[in-house]
Amino acid sequence: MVPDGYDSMDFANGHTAEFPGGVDYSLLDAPASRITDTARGLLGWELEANGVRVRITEVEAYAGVGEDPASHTHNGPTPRSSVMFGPAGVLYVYFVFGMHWCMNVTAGHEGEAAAVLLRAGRVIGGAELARSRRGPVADRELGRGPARLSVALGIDGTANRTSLLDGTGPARLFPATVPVAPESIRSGPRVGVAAAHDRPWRFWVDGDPSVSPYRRHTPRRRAGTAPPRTP
DNA sequence: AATGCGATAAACT
DNA sequence: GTTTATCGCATTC
Repeated sequence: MVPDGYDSMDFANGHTAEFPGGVDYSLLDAPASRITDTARGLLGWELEANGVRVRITEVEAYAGVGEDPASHTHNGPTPRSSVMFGPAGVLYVYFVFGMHWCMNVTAGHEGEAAAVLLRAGRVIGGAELARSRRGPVADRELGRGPARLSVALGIDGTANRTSLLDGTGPARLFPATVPVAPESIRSGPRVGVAAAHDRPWRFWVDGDPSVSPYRRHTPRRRAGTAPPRTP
């Protein structure tokens, strides 16, 4: 593990000074306009939280105001999404569908809206702990999907807005120890997203069993609408 | 293997 | 009032 007690870093301003253990986190600090490079580059990075360590195998990019309709920041900052406008390397954890938590890594310079959704990871440490949280599932299923990944890592809303870099929060992010071969990276439309379906902002490691299956966005009938007709 | 559906709560308009 | 960056189970091919 990495020791605690690092000084603050001028990270959000683009200065890569005094990173924990001399680690280079400049990938996260790239401009928001290069969010897809940051997302792609995060494949293979390792994330450790609450006794479980994973290798990131699937991510999605979200960024911008008025340019990415699928981003929580599309209409400007809100109480929930303002963290995406802050410094890079912070957890953005949000609650969806009344039951699931999803984890994002903030990116870009302070004042820019950018984050990378962590969609899947292969458990490389603490598998028994992950299993105790996920129930009796195959190992490849432990972190297969964003909500499952959060459960495996023991992350929920209490981890929102904590640092992933300096050890002050429950989760820490580390560059890849085994780099992902660039030719094994694939991209495609984001999962479950209605807007910008033509934008290939999902990236994954081809062939890794922990990558989640693609699911198209499914429109849902509005409450109060007439029930389906019976032929 | 692929598709469909409902659970269930909060953010946002 | 509407939407939702999901999952697990059921149904159908």
